[in-house]
Amino acid sequence: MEHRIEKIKKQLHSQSYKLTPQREATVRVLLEHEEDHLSAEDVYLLVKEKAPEIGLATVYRTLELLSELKVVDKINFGDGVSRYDLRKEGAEHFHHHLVCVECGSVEEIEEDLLTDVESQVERDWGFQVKDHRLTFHGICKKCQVVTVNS
Amino acid sequence: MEHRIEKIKKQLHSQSYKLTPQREATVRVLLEHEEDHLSAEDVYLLVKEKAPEIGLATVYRTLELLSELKVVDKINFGDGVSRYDLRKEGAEHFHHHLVCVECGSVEEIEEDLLTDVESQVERDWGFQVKDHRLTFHGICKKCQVVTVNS
DNA sequence: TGTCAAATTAAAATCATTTTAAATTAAAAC
DNA sequence: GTTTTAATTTAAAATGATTTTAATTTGACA
Repeated sequence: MEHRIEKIKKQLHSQSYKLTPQREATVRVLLEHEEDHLSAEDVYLLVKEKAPEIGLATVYRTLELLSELKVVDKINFGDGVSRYDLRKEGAEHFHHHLVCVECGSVEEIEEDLLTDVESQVERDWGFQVKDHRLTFHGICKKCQVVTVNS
Repeated sequence: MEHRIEKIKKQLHSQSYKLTPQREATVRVLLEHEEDHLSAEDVYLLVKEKAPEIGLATVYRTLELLSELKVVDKINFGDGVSRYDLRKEGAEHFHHHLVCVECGSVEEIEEDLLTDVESQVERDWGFQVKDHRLTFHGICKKCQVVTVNS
């Protein structure tokens, strides 16, 4: 954990940004909830527990900044709020998501999966791929069971 | 064009919705701008040209309805507005997008590309895929040339 | 220590979208 | 064909997420 914070601190410094206490508290919340897909409001409420004086606007600005630095990825599952997802250590590409239309759960896929598709796009469309967003909508394992039983 | 409107009319009727003049005007705008990725506001302004009395809320409701009927797909490129994209005739799956980070252009990919990946997800994650959203971010053909020349 | 730029706060503003209540429409029932 | 009824639309207000503003604070550095 500490070493990841150090790393982010260096990334900030390299662009002459500082790791202020508010930013650090925000990053810590993100690290502690790496599996979740928190909205800015979610992050704000959690940060408030350790740093009650923080303002919502600061959280927004911090998340925006981390997003520019590619520390987090801003994603949108179509429910009207942006969610902020910490990029995994050493991850080259953004990970994928499985969104269950029954229960709303969100599962992550670390595996790349798109290597072949990306080559194909570069080859056939002449488009130089830098990043991707892939989300599957469907029924998760748990809900499939429920549906069978009910 | 007329035949596609007829088809949508039938789809509406099958769920006991009507194709009101406002809805028809909205659908016509979507058909006439099939290549674009219009926001609700964009659609509203265009519909207003042929039906000046229409209200923005009606456009929103119509787009929402068409979205439920899978006539259009609601997409989000992360710029804070939803965009509405007419599903191609006979298209089984949602098409993909290539968003250029240089010029902001959006290209569409009709080809499925994800057949293999979807089988893999169903097999390895036990997730029953219903739909997908795939967007590549990168540099389009045109901007690659510009970059080389400048 | 004083200065300056960056960062934060709290409040207000903005922007997309949704909801409300009243008015309109149009199909179905009589 | 008029009445009833439910669906739809309108315009305005409300909501909710996000951004901006202006004033204040912080902290590095001259």
